[in-house]
Amino acid sequence: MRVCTWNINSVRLRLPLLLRLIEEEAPDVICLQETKTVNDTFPLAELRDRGYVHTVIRGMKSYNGVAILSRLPLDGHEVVHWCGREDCRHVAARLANGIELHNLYIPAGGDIPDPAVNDKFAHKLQFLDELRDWWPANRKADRPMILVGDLNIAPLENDVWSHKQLLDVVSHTPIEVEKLTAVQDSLSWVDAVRRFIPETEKLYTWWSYRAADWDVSDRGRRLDHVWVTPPLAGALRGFKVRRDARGWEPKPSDHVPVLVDLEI
DNA sequence: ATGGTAGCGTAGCTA
Repeated sequence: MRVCTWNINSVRLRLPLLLRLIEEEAPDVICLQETKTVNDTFPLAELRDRGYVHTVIRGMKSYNGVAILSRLPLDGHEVVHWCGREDCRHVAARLANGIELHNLYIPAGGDIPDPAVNDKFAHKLQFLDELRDWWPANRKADRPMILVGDLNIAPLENDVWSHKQLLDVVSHTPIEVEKLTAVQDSLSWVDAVRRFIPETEKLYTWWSYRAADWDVSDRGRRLDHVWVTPPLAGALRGFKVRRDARGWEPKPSDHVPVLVDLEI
């Protein structure tokens, strides 16, 4: 089973790139974030034509939005309203093969890493605390589950281009890393991609639009993640970070697709 | 220390 996660930053604008990804990688399941459209204008027909007939989409106007597009049958879905909001940052689906899949878009958190003066950062920290508490209260680690998405945190030193220079930058501050690690530990989630690439090696999934040349400066961050519960750790067979997609014409997303293969 | 780009939707917010 091949699972893909991608912050597509507008599914309508980048539908051609999504179809290219499908051509080149043929994922069984695609999880998108920042679809940025209400469900009525989600380009479902083009995806159905390519075999993604099992879908769960949660969109809103302009912001956020998540979707699960699957060639494998689904057996129900679930929505959790984090922080008392209905802002389309999470959707879960149970696959007919017994695996539960969670697609998450954690708040970016604004620019100032201080919850006292920045409501967006406070929201991000609360979201993380709620995730940490939700897993052990609602699930057991022996259930086969996959958690993917734009978690908007690069937890490891080599998940960013400069650990020292990003310690004060939202996405890599110690408080965020600590809280994301607590989420991970709350259900013994395994960082699937770091099973393949050692923590000593740089790995990014996002490069800012604001760089003059993202490829040359290479100031990236690993914000997009794939986690699995322990029963699936032994099923991991491979991964891909499609760095080249950051340069896809005419209009690339600032995030690239991350793919993981499991032998089910 | 600052500003740099992008998407939505058509001003200003979010990233």
